[in-house]
Amino acid sequence: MRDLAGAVGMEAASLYNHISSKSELLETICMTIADQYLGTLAVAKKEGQTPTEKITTLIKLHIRVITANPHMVAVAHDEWRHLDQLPKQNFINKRNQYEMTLKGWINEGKKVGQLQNLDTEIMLFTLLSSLQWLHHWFRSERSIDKEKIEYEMVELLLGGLKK
Amino acid sequence: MRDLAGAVGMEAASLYNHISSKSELLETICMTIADQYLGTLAVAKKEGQTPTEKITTLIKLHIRVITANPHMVAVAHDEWRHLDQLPKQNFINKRNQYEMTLKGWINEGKKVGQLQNLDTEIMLFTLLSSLQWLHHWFRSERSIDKEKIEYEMVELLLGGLKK
DNA sequence: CCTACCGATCGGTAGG
DNA sequence: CCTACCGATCGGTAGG
Repeated sequence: MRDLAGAVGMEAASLYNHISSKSELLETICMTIADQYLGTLAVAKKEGQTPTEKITTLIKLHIRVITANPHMVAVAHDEWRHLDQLPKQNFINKRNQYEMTLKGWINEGKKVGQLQNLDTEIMLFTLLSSLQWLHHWFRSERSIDKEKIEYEMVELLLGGLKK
Repeated sequence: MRDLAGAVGMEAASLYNHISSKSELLETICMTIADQYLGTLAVAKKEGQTPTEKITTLIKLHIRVITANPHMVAVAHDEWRHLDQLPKQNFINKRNQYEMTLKGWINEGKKVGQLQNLDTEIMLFTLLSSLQWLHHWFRSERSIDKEKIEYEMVELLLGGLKK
């Protein structure tokens, strides 16, 4: 809290005129990000027709959440474990909802023969994990073409490293 | 340190008859893991002929490091930022060496037409990032076929989600 | 928004 | 390996 206060040019004690606790700050950040991710789920479901289309849209929107708020995403990703019991359970529930929905799409894709017939959980976690370097990358203000990243990540995740 | 002491059934003060400091503990863990990863680089270089073969071997060995020491890998991954200045620089240097070598193999693979012609850094970080869910997964003692995971991850990373 | 301050906790030491 | 304890730091409050 002393660091945060210093960064905005006041004493730690003065912060408490603006927020009620340190945990409230963390909660706000984590829930904001969780809700943004859940929002992308609804859009991808609405816009995509086939499983592959839905997953493609979701990847692009997921990347957009990260590039739009790399610092908040980094905090949510690294610190959600320190949430108080109730908000932590809340966060985990939202994450589960996200994962379960995506898992359903992957299973659909396998069934209709669009996706490889591999273990669904391996596919799910590999996909989600592979996006996690982006928030580190974007925190350090790079001049990167965001559309290029979206395009190439989809290419890579759907098509693989191999030509 | 009180928690660690409790876990091994002694008082915090007594720990200091076995180790010299908390930071020393972290340093040992991070350096052990960093060196294991560097070791896989040497093996993959020796055994693989083409870029694709080297990368395939590296992925399998990388997974083996994680499944063999999921707890240490998790600590190294989550806490290396809290290393003291010198060991931290040391750790970063080893990581850079790993990344630079792998980057070279990816560029080779693109040149000989084995790999997709996408941005090398995107390929590098996506590949490495995609392996990072495994240490969370393996910390909770699952009965998973490790060879199946190695096989399917290679399939997925080289070939993509799409059939 | 600041000064002054509190109780809890942390890594670690002294001395046995 | 334990008891007793220290100085630093942390989240936060009282009172203005």
